Amino acid sequence: MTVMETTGTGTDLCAGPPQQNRRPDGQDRYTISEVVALTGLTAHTLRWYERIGLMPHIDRSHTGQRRYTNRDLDWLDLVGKLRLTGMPVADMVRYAELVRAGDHTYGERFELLRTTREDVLARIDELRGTLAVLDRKISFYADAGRALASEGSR
Amino acid sequence: MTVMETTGTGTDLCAGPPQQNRRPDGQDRYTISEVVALTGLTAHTLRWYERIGLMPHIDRSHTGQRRYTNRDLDWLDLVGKLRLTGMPVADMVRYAELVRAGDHTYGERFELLRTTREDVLARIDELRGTLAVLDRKISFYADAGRALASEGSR
DNA sequence: CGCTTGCTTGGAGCGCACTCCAAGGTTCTA
DNA sequence: TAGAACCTTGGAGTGCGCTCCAAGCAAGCG
Repeated sequence: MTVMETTGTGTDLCAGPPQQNRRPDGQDRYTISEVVALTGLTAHTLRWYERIGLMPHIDRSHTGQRRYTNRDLDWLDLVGKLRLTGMPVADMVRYAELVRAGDHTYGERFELLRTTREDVLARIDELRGTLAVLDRKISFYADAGRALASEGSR
Repeated sequence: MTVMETTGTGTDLCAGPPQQNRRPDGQDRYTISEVVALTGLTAHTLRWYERIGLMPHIDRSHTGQRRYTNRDLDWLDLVGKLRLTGMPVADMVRYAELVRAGDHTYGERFELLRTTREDVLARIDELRGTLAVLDRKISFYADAGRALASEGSR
């Protein structure tokens, strides 16, 4: 038995919310500029992601141009989320390698995600701390502003 | 009238929680390595902060060595917090310039902090979004792990 | 056909935030 | 008073994550 995900061959997608602006599977051969429009990444970045192994090798047209699939877009969505967590690109490449390596890396992927989750929680806490400091200073300046204003109106 | 903060001359500190490991005001002349120990920054970074205008000009011993004050440490604490928010160094320098420029920049400082606060809130929300994705994937892998384990024990 | 627009590649360049270096002066401890 | 440990400076170097360039092929259109 192999644990099933979406359609089987070595991705790692456990179906998030369905994405907008996509073509149905079967007609999903997007040019790089379409992917730029859908993801907000630049074409440079998309090619770079492929070069460094963060993307699987993308399918090509008969003339060698990239044709991205819905599956590729799903992967890019995940990469986008991981990037938002602040995960270094090198770690995402590591994760991509694990996905390519097959089912026996599930444990390692799990660990990597769990660690990332912990990091995110810690970061949120850190930000809450800074928020407290900001609020203290902001209310100081608000008071100072009022004091100066009332002085101005005297 | 001048709106009072701690002791008057052009800082911007509205007294957070009192800091540990400090000497009382009056004997507060810390060497750079003491500040390294207190802040976790490197000496390189402290000198660099000064060069780029993120610190006021630090007081010197009669031979030209830096002697930091409690006030300087307070400022470094704030800088540390702002850095945690992800604020670019250039923006912090701008804030430092406003502080040096005097009381008439209160409004601008207020705005800068308010914007930063909004950014932090947005970032926290963003992180919560990634947390949802991570949790979904993590539970997927947990299930997959259990499935493989039960298969292995059969 | 000519023109525009889009795509390809390897490799160089950039902005940020440090990080380190060399060469020399200072301060502390035994 | 010797030696270790620490401090000074301007400038160069580093690692990350892109970002851009040049030169050339390809596709669509009047």
